[in-house]
Amino acid sequence: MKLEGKKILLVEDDPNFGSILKEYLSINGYDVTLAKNGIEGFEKFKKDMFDLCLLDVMMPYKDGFTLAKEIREKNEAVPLIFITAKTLKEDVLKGFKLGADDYISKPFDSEVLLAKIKSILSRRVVQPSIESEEIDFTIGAFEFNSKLRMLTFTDTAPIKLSPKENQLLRLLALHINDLLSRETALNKIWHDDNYFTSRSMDVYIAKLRKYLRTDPNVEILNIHGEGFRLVVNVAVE
Amino acid sequence: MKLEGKKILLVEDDPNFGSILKEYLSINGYDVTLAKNGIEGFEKFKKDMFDLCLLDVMMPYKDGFTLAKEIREKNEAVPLIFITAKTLKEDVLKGFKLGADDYISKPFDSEVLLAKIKSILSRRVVQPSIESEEIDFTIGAFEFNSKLRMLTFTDTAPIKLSPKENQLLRLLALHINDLLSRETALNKIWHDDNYFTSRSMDVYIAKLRKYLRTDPNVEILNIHGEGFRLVVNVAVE
DNA sequence: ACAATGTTTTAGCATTATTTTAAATATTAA
DNA sequence: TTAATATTTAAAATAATGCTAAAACATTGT
Repeated sequence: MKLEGKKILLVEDDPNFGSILKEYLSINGYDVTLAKNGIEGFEKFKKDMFDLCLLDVMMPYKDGFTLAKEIREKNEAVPLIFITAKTLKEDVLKGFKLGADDYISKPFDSEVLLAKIKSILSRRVVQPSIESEEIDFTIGAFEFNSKLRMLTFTDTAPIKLSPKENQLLRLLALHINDLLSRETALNKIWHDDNYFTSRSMDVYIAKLRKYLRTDPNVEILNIHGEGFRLVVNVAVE
Repeated sequence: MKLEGKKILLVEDDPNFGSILKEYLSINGYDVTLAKNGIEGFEKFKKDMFDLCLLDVMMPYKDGFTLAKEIREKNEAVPLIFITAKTLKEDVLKGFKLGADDYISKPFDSEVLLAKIKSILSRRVVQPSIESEEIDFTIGAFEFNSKLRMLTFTDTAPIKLSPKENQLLRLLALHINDLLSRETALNKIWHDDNYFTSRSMDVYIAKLRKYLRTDPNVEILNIHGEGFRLVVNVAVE
């Protein structure tokens, strides 16, 4: 499991502390969303999927425990770490009762927090996200395994695909016969949509076309100004 | 999941503290085995299966970290909690690097410890011991016994594998023909994922490849940017 | 404690894979 | 026709891996 790019929801009312912690976690490769109180925290939690939540206990309007309870109602698996100002035994126990994975007391050492997060995330049983379900595709006479990044044509040595080739073919395959808009592809694969990434994508389309030429019934069509379409022609007699 | 009846290995050199803690945990439904030093702790660990280990860090003869390392060699999954007299940041980080799940500082509140144990045990519900069961593997013309750390090629003197070589080959074998992601391997074996551990892993891959060269049908393939794949080619005539 | 031995990490260079950029050419829409 | 968009190939820039050897560290037996 990749720890980098894991999404963390950080709910912390102290703006200074919150933003510095967010910055620190970001530098260490996490994708951090900061909410400045429990209400905002829950809103953000509902809108997105997070791999871990870091909740300050003492917050106005809605404290960390109340928020945790709401989060647990929506998701009973997401790891929770509480940040407590003082280590009050009752608070700690209350936290664990709400399904906390850990707690950390202010002031705390940032490296220790990082180690805890890592420990918790690396031990978690991987829950495959919706999109990563689809691994195997049949494209005309090809078998495409996006996990192993292999494209196999009957009786031929499989073609090894590069990460980008793989992602692009996978997106095309997910939209088979349908339009895959340039914009979608660029945002999903390149995380940016500009002239250069667009040119780069064209290069990959060319590469994929080359691979797919082996089966004349498979082709990647362009829809001018819109995007591409992976089509499989069915033989008609 | 029922937490009661779970087996805990408690390694603590202070006899008074050890027995009172054992008593306390027993009252709370755990099946506790007490060892009074690291050496005895490891003996008991080898003889039995435990659901969790509570290790005092400061012990004569063999300290908690050394013991943890030995335990990790035998079992990469069992949860470890360190008991430290003083919370020294270096100690805490060292513990996490050895794959600790948590640490608790003396003096600590017994209820809090109980809550931590509960949290850890319940969070790894679906961590069945499938992985820790598999000992013998057939890899092409090789027989690999991961318990004895021996790799045997028919009629040849067995190769003795070092602990790391063994762990890596074992992980590869568990994912045979499938991807073993770098990430997974680094987290399971090195408990850390950075440039250096990654290079170290490459060195081990090279070593394993050397051993496995004897059978040309066995190879370790790289999937650039993802990880490795142990494949056994089936003869096709 | 010491030497002998075994293990793991680090360093460094060679090689290979991947991605981006550039440039020349072709196609399409209006 | 013309401006925008697409197609391709090749080269340049980046990055990951392969491997060896040496250094650092750990273990074992005496």
